[in-house]
Amino acid sequence: MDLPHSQQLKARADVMKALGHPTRLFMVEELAKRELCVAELTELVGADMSTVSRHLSVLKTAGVLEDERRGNCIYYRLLCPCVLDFFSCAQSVIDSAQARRSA
Amino acid sequence: MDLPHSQQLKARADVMKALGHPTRLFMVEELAKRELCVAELTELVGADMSTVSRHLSVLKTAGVLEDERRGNCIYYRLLCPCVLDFFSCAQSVIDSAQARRSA
DNA sequence: CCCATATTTGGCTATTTTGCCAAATAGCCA
DNA sequence: TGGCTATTTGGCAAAATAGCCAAATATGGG
Repeated sequence: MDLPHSQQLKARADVMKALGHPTRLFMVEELAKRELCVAELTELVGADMSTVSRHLSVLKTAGVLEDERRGNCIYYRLLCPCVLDFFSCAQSVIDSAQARRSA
Repeated sequence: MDLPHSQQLKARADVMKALGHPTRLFMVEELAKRELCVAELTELVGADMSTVSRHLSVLKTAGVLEDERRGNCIYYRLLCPCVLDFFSCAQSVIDSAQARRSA
């Protein structure tokens, strides 16, 4: 299975995959409003801090977030706000599937 | 870990997740150009037909594709062209990550 | 330098995903 | 009906993912 442009396809798929988890989606939504440190995100998400840290790492590796240490904390920031457009599109996919099911 | 709006978050994450695989991304790109049947996609992808069929099922369940039987074949079609916007955004995520790494 | 705080990483288990083969299914046509 | 073609599904093994705890790391302040 050697797809054409497989390098680029994989990189793009990794971005999508990084967003393909409820917790990570939630974190991105929150980070779209304002930057947050790991402790703040942990509080919002309600999971173990190590789990949150790993999710952040996935998003950062995919290129969606960047981090910056300030004082004792590490703040995460959304890099490409265009990912927010994913949300409305994903919602329209869901809505039209719903409509089709009821039809 | 009981996220706010978790129902909706999960549905959206499932759409992203469906796109979060190189083969599925490739199939969606091809289906954006024209509808294709399973055999044609299998030829393009170069994997087992059963594998392609399962990928198609993931995309259909997520609401990204719909299928229609015509004659002996089943044709798949892209439902929400807005998912194509994902690609350019994902690419810009990759590009800016690349730029940052070189900086 | 030592301590406290914030974050990441190692290690583990449970769950999910992937991909193939083989078998089952579905619709078409003689 | 019976066979043919296209597609899906069952079943399995390998790989990837998720989440927790505990331990390691890093930084800032006394």
